[in-house]
Amino acid sequence: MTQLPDSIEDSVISAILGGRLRPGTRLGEAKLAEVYGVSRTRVREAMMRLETRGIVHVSARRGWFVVEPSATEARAAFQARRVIETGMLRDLHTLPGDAVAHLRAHVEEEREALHTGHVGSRTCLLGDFHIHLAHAFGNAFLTDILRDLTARTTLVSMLYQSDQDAAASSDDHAGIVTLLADGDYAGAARLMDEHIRRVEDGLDLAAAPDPLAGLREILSPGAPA
Amino acid sequence: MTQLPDSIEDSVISAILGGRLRPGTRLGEAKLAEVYGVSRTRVREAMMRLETRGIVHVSARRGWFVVEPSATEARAAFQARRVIETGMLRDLHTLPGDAVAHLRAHVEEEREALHTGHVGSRTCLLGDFHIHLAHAFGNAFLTDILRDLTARTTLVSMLYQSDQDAAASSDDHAGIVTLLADGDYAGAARLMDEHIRRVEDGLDLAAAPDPLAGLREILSPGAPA
DNA sequence: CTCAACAGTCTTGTATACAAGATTGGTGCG
DNA sequence: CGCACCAATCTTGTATACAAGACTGTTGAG
Repeated sequence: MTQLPDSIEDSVISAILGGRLRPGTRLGEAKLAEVYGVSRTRVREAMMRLETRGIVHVSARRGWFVVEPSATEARAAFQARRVIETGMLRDLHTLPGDAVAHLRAHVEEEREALHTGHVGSRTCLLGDFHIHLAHAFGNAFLTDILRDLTARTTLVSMLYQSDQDAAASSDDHAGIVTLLADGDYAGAARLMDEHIRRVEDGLDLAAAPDPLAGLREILSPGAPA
Repeated sequence: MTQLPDSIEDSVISAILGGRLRPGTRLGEAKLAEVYGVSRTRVREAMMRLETRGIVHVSARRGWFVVEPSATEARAAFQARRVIETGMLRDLHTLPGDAVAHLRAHVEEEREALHTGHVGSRTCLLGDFHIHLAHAFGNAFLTDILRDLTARTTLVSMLYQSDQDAAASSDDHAGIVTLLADGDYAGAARLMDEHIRRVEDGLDLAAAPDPLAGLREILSPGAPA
């Protein structure tokens, strides 16, 4: 496999997970090519791959944009995650020996990020928990699928979630890990279902995506004239 | 969205679902470009999209090949389908009014294909059932995911399934539709679990992918010298 | 006869050139 | 003053050219 296009993809995705790239942001081929020091060809490859994964989309002869999930898509993305993650836990019968320890350590990281308050790494870690869980389950396909779905739900949260209750999410994660440690996989599945539903219900899907987000930032008080 | 690359993608996928394209088949860019009457650029786009969907892979400077799932990947692909499809049915509480009728009609088509005996359309229809079911569930993301996973499991079957018991599969499908009609979604989920497990267990994962499949055909008795 | 080295051919990898459409800013008419 | 029209600019869409590596078949030595 080529090396650099993958790196562009990962770079974009981690920027989304970290909240540095918002829905609707334009990704110009020329600009990206300069940033990564490659030609447009490679950038286009990466963009088309990301498009297939549902992370960006192209508007003909206008450019590439980070997707802005509609209310319908937002619901569907969370539902998909719920179906897959609970299905995974329900199918679970054994877990690798070190999995619980890893997950516990991860939750501990979340806790720290909550206190230090860095919103980017916090969001990123909260999403990563689910990916790590999928990894522990041991199915590479499901892990990849959930990675992309998590990126999507992160974008959804940026659009529709006014105040992300990160502490509650982290508590849910901790509870899930505890149940897993006890071998209560059905219980973990139930809690996961509640957990994702809770996040989903916290969304304000009536809030239309704000096409002026970029402008607003620039015009906010304190910005240079 | 562009029009032709999608058509190349769909064309390749439907060829796989119909058994006309076997695992390991080489897809040369120049040849495909000629077939579709476009330049290599468009072909490469389509191939890269299919690669991110896990349908083909590229071997550096040798060409594009239809993926040949390993035994591990074969198991994982079926497990992923099982997790998602049972998760979907368990999450189900209502179904669109015409869904059951559509599914029933589809199963009827399967039956007919079983009798006429055209192996290509039969395989295609058996896979399509699951995609139609996902469509009835109404989640576009899950539908797309299952479409790709079904393509993968079709490839798995070509590699590891000596004799596909199509009749039994179709009976399972009919049973699932009956349970859905009764509103017994939990029962449908259980039967789906058994169904996919049955197909999975029917695989001979010890049978290593045969790199000589193409040769063998040519050298089989009766072939011209 | 066997095997290693090599030249030729073929295929993908990457960049670049040019075409086509979209957007923007300006200009002139009503 | 407002609005429609138009030219200039910018961005992606597509094709093509060339570079780099892999494979094949041949040739020659041992």
